[in-house]
Amino acid sequence: MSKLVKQAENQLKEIIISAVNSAVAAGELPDQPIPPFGIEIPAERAHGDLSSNAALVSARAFRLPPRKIADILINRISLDGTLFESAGVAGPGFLNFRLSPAFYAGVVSDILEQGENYGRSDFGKGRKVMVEFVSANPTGPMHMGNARGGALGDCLASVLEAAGYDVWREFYVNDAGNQIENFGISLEARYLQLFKGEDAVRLPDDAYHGEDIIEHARGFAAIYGDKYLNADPQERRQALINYALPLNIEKMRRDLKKYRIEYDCWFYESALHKNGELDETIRILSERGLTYQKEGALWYRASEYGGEKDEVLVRANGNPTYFAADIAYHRNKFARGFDLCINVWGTDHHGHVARMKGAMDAIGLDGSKLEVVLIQLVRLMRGGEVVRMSKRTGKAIQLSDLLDEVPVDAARFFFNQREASTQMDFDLELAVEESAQNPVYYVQYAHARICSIFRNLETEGIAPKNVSADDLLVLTHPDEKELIRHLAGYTGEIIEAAKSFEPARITRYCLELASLFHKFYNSCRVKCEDEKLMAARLALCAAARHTLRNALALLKINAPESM
RNA sequence: GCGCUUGUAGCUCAGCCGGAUAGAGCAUCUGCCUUCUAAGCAGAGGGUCAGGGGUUCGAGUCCCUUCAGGCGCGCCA
Repeated sequence: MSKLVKQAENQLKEIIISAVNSAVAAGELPDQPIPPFGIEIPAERAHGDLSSNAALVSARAFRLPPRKIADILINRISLDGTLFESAGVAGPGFLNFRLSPAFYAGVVSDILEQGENYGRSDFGKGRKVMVEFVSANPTGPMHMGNARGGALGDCLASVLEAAGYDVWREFYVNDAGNQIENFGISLEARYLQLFKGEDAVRLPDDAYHGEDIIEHARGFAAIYGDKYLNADPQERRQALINYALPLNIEKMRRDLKKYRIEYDCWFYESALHKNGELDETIRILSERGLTYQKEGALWYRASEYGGEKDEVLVRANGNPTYFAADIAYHRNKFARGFDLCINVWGTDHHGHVARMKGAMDAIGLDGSKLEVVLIQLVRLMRGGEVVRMSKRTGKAIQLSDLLDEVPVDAARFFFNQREASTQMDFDLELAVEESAQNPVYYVQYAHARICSIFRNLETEGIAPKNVSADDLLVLTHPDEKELIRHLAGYTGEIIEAAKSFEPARITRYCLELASLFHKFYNSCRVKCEDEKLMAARLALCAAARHTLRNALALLKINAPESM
């Protein structure tokens, strides 16, 4: 990691504290402990590289105007042997510091040394984290919400890995319960329609109406013919489900793989029904006195554990609810030893969050180990118009439709550009556009440009040299320094993204990095007369390329060598 | 109705624990290619941070309230 960043911050704290001590000893400040103060990167670069509000926060304790305190401290500050070259007072009393050339040189050689590991840290200390995402209903094709959840969940998982967590990706397959029965009923109706005609068999109101159900019925009929026409309905529906469900799940696997998502585990809800964990979970709740019978159903006192109201666990017809199965599922997750379970859910599930956490507490586990990232809806746009339906099928746009039209790089980038909490528009035209307006290309272009520099110099027989930190002290141009400062912050950015579950920070980081590289490229020629400068700039290019590649790798987006 | 969530430039969005003159990108306008990729760079204009109150040295940020959008409130998942 760019340890130099942390090191610089720690140094700064010590510098300020010893200045305070020195001022107190000299009688310039009252003998009071200084309140906790902050070190931050000023929004305005002109204010310096790092700044501190130490004088502002201590105004009350010292009973002096902040500006006065700052003036006293600045005279007591010693920067000898530190990563800083200058300090000053500005505004209401900020202490502003400038980093020394040694810092910049150190960052670049640090990155070169770490190469593809640059950005990784042990922040997570190897703690086990599960990210459960997409978990689309297997009764039909995946939609735009799954596309966004997939890109976000997968990138979040990558971010957590880079931040030092032991990450597990999981897909929860709801292959049991009501909607599977419904799936069977829908398939059955379509199957019977094939033989009796569409008008002869009524499709139940809550049946799935999609084209895919008809296709499944046809496929089934192609194999079994009319064998199930007069069969026992129960048996017939089961046969249809047994045929169609695996096909749907296989399609999800294929589509997700095309989307560059692969899971450590596809967890089947049906397993919980079969192996008794579901019954056991219900029994635990009952033993804790948290259930009661009402109107033939078994209820759980969810309102005592974070829920808005009590919930049914087992219906009057004897079938357990989705909620009951989900409690059992999460109990199973916790039993597997995860320190943290993150679920990526659609915002329509938000009512489920509090009661799910509460349910963990209710069965004697720790609900705070469950975190839910809620993602808002996606609106597809084409030419400023909202796209509701697929042109081909006339139904809601599917993930596979999207991937037919939009490159995976673009889809993954776009979905990770916005925080989960914002309702986003996905501009189909922009996503496929190969132009400056398209942020994906902007970022990839920066990478290709760097590669091009190396290619060109290579044809002229100039290869990158091994440079020492001292050789890099010539990197003093403002655009070089800005680029390096941003490179230095990469590890911290990943940690922030991991802490707040916001992988969108990484796309923003990439855009900023690309922008700073392009600026550098325009103002500082790499290929130049001064050989030492050229070597240093090549090293900086290499560092920028490593960082950009690593960041794009988190997003699973290609870093092309040429464009 | 109750609960959750969002509201920042024409559009899409950043803004971390409350800090300096509120930032990007797109769009609009003006410049920059006989030298490493112009899919680029430089510059300009554009704001009642939804409205109103409060907390304090200081509020886009915290609290209250109004308005507007989204979602939830099933023996659905």
